[in-house]
Amino acid sequence: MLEKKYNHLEVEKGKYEKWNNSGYFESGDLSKKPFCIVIPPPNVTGKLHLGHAWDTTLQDIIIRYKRMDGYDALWLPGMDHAGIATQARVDAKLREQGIMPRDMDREEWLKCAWDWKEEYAKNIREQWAKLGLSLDYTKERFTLDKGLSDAVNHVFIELYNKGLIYRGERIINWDPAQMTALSNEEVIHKEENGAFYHLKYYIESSDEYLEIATTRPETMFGDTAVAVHPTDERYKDLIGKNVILPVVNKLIPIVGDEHADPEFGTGVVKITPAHDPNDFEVGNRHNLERVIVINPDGTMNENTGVYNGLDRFDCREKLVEELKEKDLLIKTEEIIHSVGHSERSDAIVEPYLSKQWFVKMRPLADRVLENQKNKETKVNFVPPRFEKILNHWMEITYDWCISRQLWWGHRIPAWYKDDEIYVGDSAPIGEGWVQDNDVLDTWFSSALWPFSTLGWPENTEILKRYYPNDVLVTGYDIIPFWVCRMVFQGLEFLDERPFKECLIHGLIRDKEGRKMSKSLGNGVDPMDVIDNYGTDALRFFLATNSAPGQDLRYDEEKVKSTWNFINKLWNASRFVMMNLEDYEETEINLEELSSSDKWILDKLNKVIKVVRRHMEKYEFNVVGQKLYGFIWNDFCDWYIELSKTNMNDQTKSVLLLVLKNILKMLHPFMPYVTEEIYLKLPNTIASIMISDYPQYNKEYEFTSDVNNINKVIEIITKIRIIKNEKNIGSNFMLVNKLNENHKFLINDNRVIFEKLLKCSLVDEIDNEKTTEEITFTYGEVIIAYIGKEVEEDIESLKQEQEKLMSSISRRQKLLSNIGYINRAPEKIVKDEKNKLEEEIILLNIINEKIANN
RNA sequence: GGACGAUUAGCUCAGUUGGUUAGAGUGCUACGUUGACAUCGUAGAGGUCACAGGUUCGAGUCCUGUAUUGUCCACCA
Repeated sequence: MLEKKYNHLEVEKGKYEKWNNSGYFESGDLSKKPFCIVIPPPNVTGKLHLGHAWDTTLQDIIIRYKRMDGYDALWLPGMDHAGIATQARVDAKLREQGIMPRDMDREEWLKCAWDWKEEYAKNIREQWAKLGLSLDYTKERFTLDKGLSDAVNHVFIELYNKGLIYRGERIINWDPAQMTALSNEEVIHKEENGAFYHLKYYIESSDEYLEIATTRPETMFGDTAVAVHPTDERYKDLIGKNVILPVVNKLIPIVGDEHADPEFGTGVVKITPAHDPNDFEVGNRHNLERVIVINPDGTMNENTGVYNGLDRFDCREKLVEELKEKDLLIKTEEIIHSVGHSERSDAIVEPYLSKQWFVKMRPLADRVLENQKNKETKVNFVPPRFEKILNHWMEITYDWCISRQLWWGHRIPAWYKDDEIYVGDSAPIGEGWVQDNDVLDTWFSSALWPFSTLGWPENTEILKRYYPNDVLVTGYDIIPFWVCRMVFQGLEFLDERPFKECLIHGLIRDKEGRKMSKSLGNGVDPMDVIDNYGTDALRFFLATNSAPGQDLRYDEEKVKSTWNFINKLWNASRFVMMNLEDYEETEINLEELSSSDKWILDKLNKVIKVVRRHMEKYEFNVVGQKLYGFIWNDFCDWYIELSKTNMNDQTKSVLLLVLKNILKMLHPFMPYVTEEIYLKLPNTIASIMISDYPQYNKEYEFTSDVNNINKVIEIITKIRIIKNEKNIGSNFMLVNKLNENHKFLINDNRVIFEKLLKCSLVDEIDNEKTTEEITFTYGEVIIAYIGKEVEEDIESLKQEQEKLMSSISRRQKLLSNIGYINRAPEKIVKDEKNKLEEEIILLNIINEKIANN
């Protein structure tokens, strides 16, 4: 027997270990159809947050559903080394211990990083366990493990040989705090206050000057030209002349270039090829020198004269002072502009000329765009609109900077000797070859995740079996970083999409709708929620409180109400179990079932059908709503109450059957409590998680019984309304005045009426008691109050009459509309006609009553 | 500047391929300790579905525009 109250702490104890030790999480049953999801590998930098809890809950729901439904379901776990993020955390920890990380030997540092990884990996596994995730740990992978590193090398070498990876000097985004290159996706633009400094660039041997505005005056030391638009009437005669670079007093040419927009500012722009991507292009077109003026750590270098060694922002301040003094500053204009920050260190990113490795994206992206045109082979997004994001990124794509000046990651498989470059698994034969010091962008390895985890580049059995994956689940914020890249690498190396479907969810927000972030301090730790309300409540909340692709507000009140729902389920189960003491399960015999037994079986059957349909479409919010309604309203409020009036072995069997089916359908959402209850029921197998998912059963269609019980419910409800309105408690009697062919509704269900309404059924009433009639299309029921005078309520009759009349006229109007009759579906019209007829009957009865009064 | 969302009950959100009387949770009101559950039960109040047009026999749902709001991208010398 169950405790009186649901206790999530007790219920969740020990179950995960049992499942895992029993091998229920393991895949590989070749007799079944394969189904595969790979987990988006969390970073080994810290704790899982609510977003992870949401993401993984969705996956666990899918995988548990598929497993129960007869698939060989593989959910492959793993983690990401998270290059910059982890290195920053490890460095910070070392600094706290007074160790300067960059003074360490690389190998020594890596040892510390691996220790860190082990510690955090352990934490993450514990959190996965608390979340109840049915991951196949026998196949767990890490992005830096041997197999995945081989895959990374293989891809790098092959893309290099195809000419799709190259090394070159380009303007990249430089993070001066972490001192590494970044890809464009790792730069976050923020609106900030800044200034436009309008400077005088005097024209050579002239008193005239060009007015040039800049937000970054300190880059002036790297100016090697100024540009005007070639057709700009104001300036075109100046092209070919020189200007004097302020402060430096160096001559630089005026060039004509389309990059200069005559409409913007003064139409003259300074050109700093080493510190601006557009200027870099201009420099290429005009063969300009590239002068670097900033050091990797963000200080000014030897090309900046007295400013050498000064931080770039201090330099800006002091330089502006100097310009002012020399009357070279025309004005300072306050503006708000967007400034790039490093996603990880939040340092202001410096566009920087540097030699890096790049992936040539155009051919790879074109292949994605081409493939998305083919319905049979494309990645199908759920909801479909997210495909546009993939397409958009593949259209605007630029070459991907993949080298990072870090230690934590896959070291680039390139070797240098003088001017020679060799790319391969190991150093070429001969003396003097030095391996590239840099590592690859973290996303370079995660891009291979759907197949590298399955053993690729070896053609393993599991690769053949589980690739492409069936569905990938992730948030929309990570489509550009990850989804795009998995798709093009999958197509490039396996000639096939990495996954058939891509289920996209939104972001978790706090109660006020703000993003959860460390800086706001509004993050909620899922482990705290679990301690307070249980994993099952958290999971059900996460899975059912938003539509696919929409954001989700975390609301503790809703988790609490989910807890209440579980408690309701718990108590309903308790009721069922109480009645199953000394009971031997008997087979359900359709002949012996009561109408209410048939009613609930029919309802259950319909719920199974609709739940399956929405599970297939990942519409878990709908599934949740349907199950909630069925359990609370149909099962608890009605069927359990009805069953109390007729508790025979058949009814007990039905209670048990319905409960088991409910538990099974809830299990993917609430693994723990469903297991707890299930195992206490008679005739069960070792675990609900390996039981069969409910199926629609044609035998359980009982249309006429459903109609009859629906009418019983209608009568009872209407009487309850009167009871409440008149506040008559249970002090009344009931007389069955239904039409002859409907009298059985009450006569056959005497006990139901007496118990649910707490009244007594009588054949006739004596005159002294006040009576009230309640009218249905199929007759009426008389309530007889005991010892209480109730005035005949003509008013409410009139109200009812009015309502009916307006409804009838609306329907009549509708049904006289030829267009409606001709074009609306037959069933809709028929239903409308039936309702009209019923209302007319009812109206006639009421009219008569009013007339008689 | 471009793209994509959102706008439905006091609050948080659902609403399947258009079907005519729009749902849930929570909050609020009244009544109720009945042997599963007061973390409950029975009932109630509460919405011209942001606005304006259009398509249609019929629009919360489809189209166009507007407003408010959010996210992403681009620009930002």
